Amino acid sequence: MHTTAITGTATQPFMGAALGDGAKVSGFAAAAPNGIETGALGLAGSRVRFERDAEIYAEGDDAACFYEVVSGVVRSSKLLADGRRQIGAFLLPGDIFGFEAGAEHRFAAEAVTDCTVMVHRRRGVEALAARDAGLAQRLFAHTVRNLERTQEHMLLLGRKNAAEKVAAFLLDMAERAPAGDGVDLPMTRYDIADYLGLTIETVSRTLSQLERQSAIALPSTRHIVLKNRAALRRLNA
Amino acid sequence: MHTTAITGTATQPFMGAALGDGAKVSGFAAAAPNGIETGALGLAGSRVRFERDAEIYAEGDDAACFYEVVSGVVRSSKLLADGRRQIGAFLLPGDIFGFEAGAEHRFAAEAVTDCTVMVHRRRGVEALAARDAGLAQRLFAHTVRNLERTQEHMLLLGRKNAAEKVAAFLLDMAERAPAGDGVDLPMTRYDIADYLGLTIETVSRTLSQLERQSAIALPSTRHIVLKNRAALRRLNA
DNA sequence: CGATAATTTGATTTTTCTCAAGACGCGTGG
DNA sequence: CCACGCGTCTTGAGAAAAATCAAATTATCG
Repeated sequence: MHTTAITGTATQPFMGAALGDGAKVSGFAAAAPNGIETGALGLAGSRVRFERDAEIYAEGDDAACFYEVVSGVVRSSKLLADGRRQIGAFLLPGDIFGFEAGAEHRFAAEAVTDCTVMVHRRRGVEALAARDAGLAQRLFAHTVRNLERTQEHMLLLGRKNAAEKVAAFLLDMAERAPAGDGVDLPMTRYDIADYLGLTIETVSRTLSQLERQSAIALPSTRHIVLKNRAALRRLNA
Repeated sequence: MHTTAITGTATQPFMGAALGDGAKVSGFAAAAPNGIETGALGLAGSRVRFERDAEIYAEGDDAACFYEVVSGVVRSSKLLADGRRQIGAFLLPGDIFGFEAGAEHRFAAEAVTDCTVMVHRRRGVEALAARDAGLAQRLFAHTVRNLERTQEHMLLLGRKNAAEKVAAFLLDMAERAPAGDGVDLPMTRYDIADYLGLTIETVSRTLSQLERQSAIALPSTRHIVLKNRAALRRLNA
């Protein structure tokens, strides 16, 4: 990447308190004074904050923990030797990330915006899942959802042109973070380009072209209005 | 696709006998007279044969069964509305495919070569996995391996050029179906192109170019000799 | 307000695709 | 055994898409 301003506290993957009292709560994090609370998995964990561009973990880091986005946006990415980067996913509140089969994180994870994540210790959860079939099922379901998203992303990367990629991206963001017809993009053009397998210039040109075609409006660089979803969906091949 | 010569018996996803006596056997299929036997998952299933290019299941088919390759090669693919195709994976003996979270198969599966697959009924296995933690674990592990492969594939599709894609493909095939330095490709250039997100012409040109650089030899179209793996790995970025 | 980073736009080059033709390989039937 | 036909593969030429290089513009933050 470019900037990687490491934030004060939460630089390391956080080895603090693990599973506390497992008060089951479905839905999102409920605040608790001591930093131990439960999230979307109905699983106790510790809340940690990361500043924009902070590394949550690096590729190859020990995968002792996995995470859940509470607020903000996280990107999961992988680098080639010469610095080319592929962003595998943008993670939004409720998304689980960093749960690995092996001992290491195979992607890096960084904060796209200032964000809060819930940290879960893998060992404890694995033991718990062995007894709690429901938890095991939810973990499995999350992994499968991940797989399905990745497969969809693969189709986009392999077989779509620039306009189709950008349209698919906008529709996906609009669906996942609903706010009427407006989409707030928390990430830079660099991030979008590395997510779509394009350059920033091509992303920018494609957005301008969609604007000229009145499919979208660009009131500001990070805020996009979907003026004609049908047109975008037609591009969505 | 183009040709889809449907074979005599095994055209439909096969609704026959499900789980029989679950004699645990690790390793590959052991022959049994009645067609019920156990495979890599240590799971009973029925052996079914498919001819080259036969459809094992279509995108959107009911996902009542999942499969394991016993012999031959299978491709898993997805189509865009206008016929563009992305091959998500080539499945080799021992690979599990078609295990879905939802009710439907999200990809199609077809036989690349004549092949034998083991069919497992999902319902039965889910019930079994609820009691057999080891089985649940193996299924989970397979899903995760799938995810990891898909993520690797994503990197290739998004950020690699034609030479890098072809080199990565050859090295992967050589590793998964080891036969010294020779690689037998069971699939057409069309299949390779749709796997790598290229056209057949670009695949062909790239192979010729690698041959001119003495990285490989092409004694016949479907047989490739890796003459210089280091060179290929250098391309593997 | 000024500095720096992010974004857009333009000109040009590179890569890959498309269209077209020819070569090869393989199975069938004479 | 050989010729024919058909699908597959290779190669070439030109077109299109996207990347690269470069500059101008806009946003952001102290």
